Parts: sequence; structure tokens; C-alpha cells
Amino acid sequence: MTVEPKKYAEGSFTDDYLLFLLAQASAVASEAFHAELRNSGLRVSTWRILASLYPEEVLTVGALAQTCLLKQPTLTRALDRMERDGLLKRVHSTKDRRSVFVKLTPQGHELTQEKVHMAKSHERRILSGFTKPQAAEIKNVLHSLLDRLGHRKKLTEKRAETDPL
Amino acid sequence: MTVEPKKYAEGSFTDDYLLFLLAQASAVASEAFHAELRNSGLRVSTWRILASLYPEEVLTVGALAQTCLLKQPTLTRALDRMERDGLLKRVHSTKDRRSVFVKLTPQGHELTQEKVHMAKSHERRILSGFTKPQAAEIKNVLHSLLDRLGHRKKLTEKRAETDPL
DNA sequence: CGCGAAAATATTACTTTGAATATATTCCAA
DNA sequence: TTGGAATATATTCAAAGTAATATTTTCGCG
Repeated sequence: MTVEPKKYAEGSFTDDYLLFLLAQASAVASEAFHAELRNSGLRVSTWRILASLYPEEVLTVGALAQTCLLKQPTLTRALDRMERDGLLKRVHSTKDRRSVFVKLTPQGHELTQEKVHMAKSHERRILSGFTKPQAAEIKNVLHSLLDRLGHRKKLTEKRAETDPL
Repeated sequence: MTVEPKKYAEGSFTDDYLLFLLAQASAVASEAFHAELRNSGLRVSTWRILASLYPEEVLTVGALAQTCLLKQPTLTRALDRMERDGLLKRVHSTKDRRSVFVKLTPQGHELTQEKVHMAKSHERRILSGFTKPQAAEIKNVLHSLLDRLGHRKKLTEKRAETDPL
């Protein structure tokens, strides 16, 4: 990325502290889209669950909790609501009967598709402030952070292979 | 940053969606440090407030809510607790009597100093997985995102200049 | 001026979250 | 093979968050 390095010699310690920069960038970037979601009657957590299962993922509750950044008890209750509303269904694993797989229903898929369009549109809007290579670099940086922090590995292991019919 | 571009052609839509990458990077990067904080008896929100005021910032409640990513009512209650515990104090602005400035007490400053050391140590640990230029590039990307999204501007306007003695 | 709209913070009432725990199942070592 | 540790999910309940609203003060305009 070839943007001039800025020195925020401002005041607070937080002005150049990695965890704050990440949290703030995430919050500020998401703000507008999250407002759209709520206006259309969806909570952020519901959206994250739907999006993580889109288009055809089948994940255990635990794996889903990780991608969605939700604690397991929070997720379980969200799943209750969404299952009741016909957006997804739970399938008990036959191999390990402790595990529960989650997948979208056709109805859930349809709703998600619509929101994914909104999400992509919003993403384009944000990245439109950057050149193509800059935009690529932003995602690149985030991908490598996640890799180094050993995030993705754990998750892909949990993706259902063939179990749930 | 010169890390090879990885294609997560995995499965889910979210695997290359900016807002998810940001939220996940933030969560995963913070995980360990936030656990440290809780073990030492501090909530994340309390830490954010302390850190935002360190070393000698004087911010209004509203400005503080923004940097800390807290809703104003949430912050007000946290400030009640922290003021009660002697970590900070509120000073009513004389220019605009609606505004309330917040600043650390010496005791709050001392506690924060200690935690800031932990935070910096943790940050080094995370960035140690990268070369110097890569690490710089990570922060660079986040700074430019925040700039383009028009974050910092609003905040610096709210920093107290000379009002609270 | 004076009054209605806007702004900053506090308060209230309700909802959501999550740490701790329970339950069910699987894994593993003796 | 069996009993204890580990794992996956569900449940519970106290704590934290927040939308809506109240309160106080300032601003802008006729």
C-alpha cells in the first residue's frame, strides 16, 4: 500500500495501538451497514450467522460460534430463534452425537442472498475510496493477520465433510 | 506488504468479506490480552476508557464514547463506577455547561500505566510474527481506513483545549 | 430578546450477553 | 471394558448493554 505514513502523535496512547486500531476500524467500517441491517429487522448476530452459512456451509455450533464471534451460549439461543423462524435447521451428527450441524433452509438462503447483495454493495462503497491495489492490500493485511494468529486453521477443520445428509 | 496473496476460495461468503475480516482480526488479535485483563479484574470497557485517557487526555463523555466504541449510556454508567473507585474524575465544562470532561486521577494513571505496559508487550508479541515493514504496513492500512471513513477528525475536535483547569 | 430546535449527559426500563454449570457423549489410559 | 478426563451443546441467572426518554443548557432565527 502506498499511502503516506501518518504520524498520529496526537495525544492518547490508543492513537497508534494495534488492538484499538483494529477495533475502531471494524466498528467504523461496519457502522452504516449494521444500521441498514437493523432497519430491515435483522440483528448483527443474526446476519453473521446467516452469512457464515452462505451459500451452502454446514458447520457445527462450535465452529459457527467462532466465525460469528459469538459465545456458544449466545449462539445457541440465536439458533433457537432462527430455527423457529425457519431460517436454518440443526442436524444431529451421526458420527459424534454430541455435535450438531447447522445449515440454511431454502428460506434462509433466500433471505441471506438478498442481504449479501447489500453487503457487497456496501463493501464496494467503502473500498471505492481506495485504488484497486490498495483495496487488495487491505484485505491482504487482514488475511495475513488472521493466518499468523492461527484463526482460520481451526475453523476449516470443523467444517462438516460428509456427515450430515 | 509483500506477503503472497492467498485465495481463500474456501466456502463461505464471509471468507473474503471486509467487515468480517475486520471483526475477526480484531477479535482474534484481542482475545489473549482481553483474557489477561479479565484475570486482573478489569473489564474490556474499563480498559478502553483508561487507555483512551492515557497519559493525560481530557475528553468529553461523548468523545470518549466514540474512541471507546461504547454507547453513551453504557459509558456514563462505567464512569460512575470508575469515578466511585477513584480512577477518574468528571469536570464540568465552564464554557458549555452541558459538557462534562473526564480525566484520570493519579491513581487511575498509575493503574493504566501498568496495563499499558502489558498492552505494549502483547502488541509486540503479535507483531513479532511480521517483519518491521510488514508491521508498519498493518497499522498503516488501519490508519488509512479510519481516515477515509472519517473517524479521527470528529474526535480530535472534541479534545478539550484549555477549558478544564 | 424569546422561543423552539438542537446538543450533551443522565436516567429508566427492557433486552441481550456470558460465566458458570448441567447434560450427554466420546476418548483414552490402565 | 471401564471409569475419569475431555468435548459439544444446552440451560440458567446475574450482569452488562442499549433504545427510548428526560433533563439541562446552548444555539439560531424571527
